[in-house]
Amino acid sequence: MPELAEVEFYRRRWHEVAAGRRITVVQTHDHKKTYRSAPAAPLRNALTGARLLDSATAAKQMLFRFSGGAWLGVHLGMSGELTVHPVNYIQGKHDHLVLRTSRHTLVFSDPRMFGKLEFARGPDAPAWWTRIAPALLSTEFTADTVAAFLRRRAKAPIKAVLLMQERFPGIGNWMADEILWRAALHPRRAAGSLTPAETRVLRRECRQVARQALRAIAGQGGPLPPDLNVNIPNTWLFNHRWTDGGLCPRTHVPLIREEIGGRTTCWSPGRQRLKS
DNA sequence: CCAATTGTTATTTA
DNA sequence: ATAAATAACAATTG
Repeated sequence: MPELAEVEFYRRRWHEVAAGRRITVVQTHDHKKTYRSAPAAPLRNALTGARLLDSATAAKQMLFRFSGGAWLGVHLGMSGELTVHPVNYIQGKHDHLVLRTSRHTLVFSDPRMFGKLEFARGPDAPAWWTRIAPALLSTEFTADTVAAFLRRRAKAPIKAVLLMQERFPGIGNWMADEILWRAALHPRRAAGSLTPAETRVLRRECRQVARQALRAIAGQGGPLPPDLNVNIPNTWLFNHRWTDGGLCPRTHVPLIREEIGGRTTCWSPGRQRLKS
């Protein structure tokens, strides 16, 4: 489920109730898959009694900083979620990490276990965090770097290229489709076939979708929305892409769904043509 | 039983 | 050697 804006929504959900608070109890389900890069025991020891000081998101990753130089990384994978419950919450089957404060229970759940937890100690943020590619909304996400990347991936369909985190951090399946739809680019277009003008439009829509999604989904600049997706306008492709018989909100032509680059892809034949 | 799922990575193919 | 395609991971739902 989670892409850049959903990840920010979940981070805020934990942060708003727990920032500045002490973790009194830590519970884990020590599943190898979830804890594949960080054993659960040291994580439990370090977080018990620690205070949540700060948190941040980058791409699809979250980093929570605790007192005592403890860093907790979360990647939600396909089905991960961060939730907040009352103090009497009982750990469920798919709850891999449960953090209790005097007022709330924070839960990381992930039935499919494509997600993972990271843990590090030290004065500085861990290396995996600082290695994440520059954000879509940063000044380093330039037209030139995008154009150079498309040249290197010239033969791959543009849809597959947008999913590459090394250049498009935080973009997932729905964001990629939304961006291509707005840019009026067919998802099967070879990345190397885009004209300079099309490349500039693509970059602009990457930033626009990131900005608008953060505002609509994570409530950036305002209160946290009660749920994901409640504020997404029907003018976006998003609200039509999974409904059978869905229509393009701009051309009112039936949308198409096909597998491209290994993922189900939705586009509007009214707007997005293969040959331009 | 079959197919589907908003992600990533290892392996195979070209 | 590099890039692109494919399989695999696990659980649940329709």
